[in-house]
Amino acid sequence: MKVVLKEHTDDDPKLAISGAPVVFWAKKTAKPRPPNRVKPKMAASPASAVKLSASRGTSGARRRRTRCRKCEACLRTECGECHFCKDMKKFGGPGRMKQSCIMRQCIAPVLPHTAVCLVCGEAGKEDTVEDEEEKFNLMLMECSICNEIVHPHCLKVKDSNGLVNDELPNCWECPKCNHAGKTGKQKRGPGFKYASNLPGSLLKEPRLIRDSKEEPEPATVPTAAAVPGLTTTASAVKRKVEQEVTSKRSEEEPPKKRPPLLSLDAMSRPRLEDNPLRKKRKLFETNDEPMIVKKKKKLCKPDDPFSAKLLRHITAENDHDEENEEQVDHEEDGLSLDGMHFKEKKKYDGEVQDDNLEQGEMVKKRDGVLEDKSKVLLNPLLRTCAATDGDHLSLNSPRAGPSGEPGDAPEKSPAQLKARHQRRRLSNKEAGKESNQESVKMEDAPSQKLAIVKIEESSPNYNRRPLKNEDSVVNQNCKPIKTEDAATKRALKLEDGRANLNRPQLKMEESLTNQNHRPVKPKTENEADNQKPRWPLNNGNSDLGDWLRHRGLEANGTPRGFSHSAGTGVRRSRRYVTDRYRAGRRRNASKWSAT
DNA sequence: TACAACGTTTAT
DNA sequence: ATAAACGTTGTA
Ligand SMILES: [Zn+2]
Ligand SMILES: [Zn+2]
Ligand SMILES: [Zn+2]
Ligand SMILES: [Zn+2]
Repeated sequence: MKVVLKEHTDDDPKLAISGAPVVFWAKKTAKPRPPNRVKPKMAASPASAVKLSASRGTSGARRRRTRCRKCEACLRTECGECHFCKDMKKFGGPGRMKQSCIMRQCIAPVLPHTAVCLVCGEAGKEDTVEDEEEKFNLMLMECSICNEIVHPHCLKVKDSNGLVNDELPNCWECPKCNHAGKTGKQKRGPGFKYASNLPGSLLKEPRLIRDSKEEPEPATVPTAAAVPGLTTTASAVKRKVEQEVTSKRSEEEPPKKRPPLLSLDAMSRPRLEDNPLRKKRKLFETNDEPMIVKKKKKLCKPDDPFSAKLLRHITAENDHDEENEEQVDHEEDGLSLDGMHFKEKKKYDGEVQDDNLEQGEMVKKRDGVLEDKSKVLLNPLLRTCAATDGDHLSLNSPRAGPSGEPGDAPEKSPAQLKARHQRRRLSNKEAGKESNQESVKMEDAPSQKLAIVKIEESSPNYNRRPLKNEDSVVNQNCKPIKTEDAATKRALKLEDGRANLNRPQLKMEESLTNQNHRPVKPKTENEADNQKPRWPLNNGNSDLGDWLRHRGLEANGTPRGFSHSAGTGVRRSRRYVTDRYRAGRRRNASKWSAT
């Protein structure tokens, strides 16, 4: 009703059949209210400059990710009820927030079609080959730390190991950064802020469905965070958490990772997408009658089990977390970083670019700390997952650039761009189809992921133009540099970076970091155990299905909630499954700075 | 060009 | 810390 009224606020009463308006808007006629935020107009120059530098600062151009269009969330329609939907003009809102529906937060955001390799300037070419390994080497991988997007095989040092992040398609810690020990930046990783399945989600806890009367789960959760039902709890809960955290903190220290958590894998992935997530405040209105109905039917079954399971896991985890923490480092497989797989690159010889890549070695020498890891890394091909803890592995990643960085580059000719597009990624429609197929197939056989591979498109690979570095990163502050320089620069950056760590950056970076970052996730461990390959290699877009699958619960879209918490992430993460996702960038940040 | 929406920036 | 706002990017 509200919407209707709003829509007709400006109707001319004279046009009414009766000749007279029946309803009146409370005295104020609709007025477009002034922007809440006043804009400093003058700022243009300084502000902008700052922004630019900040955002892109170090690494290359950051690219924001976009929705995969294949996951459950992407396939859903807007709920019209969440906070963001309500903001949309189509639902009668002002349209100021410009965020996607909470129920539609993509769980596997992909690199934009326009993304290209920093080294060769070409897009991902995984579609041109069959072999997994090859696919991996030809697909674009975005480093969660330095944000660079490259073809693994375009890296100079071929032998180095990158750490593949299972949580996000085409995301890894490049060899350079991996070896370096992530010193530097740790920014927010890629991924969407509100995607419940991702670590840094800003979503608050999920509202459990308590509709049915029983509501099995809520009660049980001891951990404060989880308990949702009431909004009020928050403070209390929070406190609790913190305490724990602190206590924990003392113990831990170096990084280590956490023990294997639960295995989500098995979870039959309940797909309940319906899970309404809700934020504390109100992503959704308080009432959800409608949803409830739905849920009941479908969810009933799954739900209970699911929830219960989840809870159990959580609990369990808590328990061991504490104890296990220390051990973690070496895990059976060797790595234990959550969500990450080490991938070894084979050696190639090309020596294309510059330098970026070789640092790994140097780094090793340098960081003593890393040793453990490095050893592990050395093992060739371990794809196991690693459990990362927040510390290191957490993903941070590249940020996409939101608003700010313009400076980039000159663009490519439109034609080129276009070409690129065509060749790469499927259109939505196609994607949709694909997804369906995949989903069907995949359902059961996890192992096959590869086989399934999706449709291949003909990929004419063309080369895209060697772009310049759009990145610009380079450009901006610096002066005009050429690619080469850029490369060099980058390399330097890295090195220095490590030393310094943060670059001179601006505050922004850090701040940013906090917000979104996500630590890698947890679950993987079990999975790792169970399976093996996961999707290390081909994560490309196409394999979303697998990817999702392997992610377990979250994948389906069920958004999980997180309490967000903040700060302390890491520790917290150990405790709750959900939490772990969000490890803290913050922590890292502080760490970094300290260093 | 229009529209969706990401990720940072501001305001509270 | 959390939520609102917004510039800019990505897609069609
Ligand atoms: Zn919605
Ligand atoms: Zn998606
Ligand atoms: Zn390349
Ligand atoms: Zn990197």
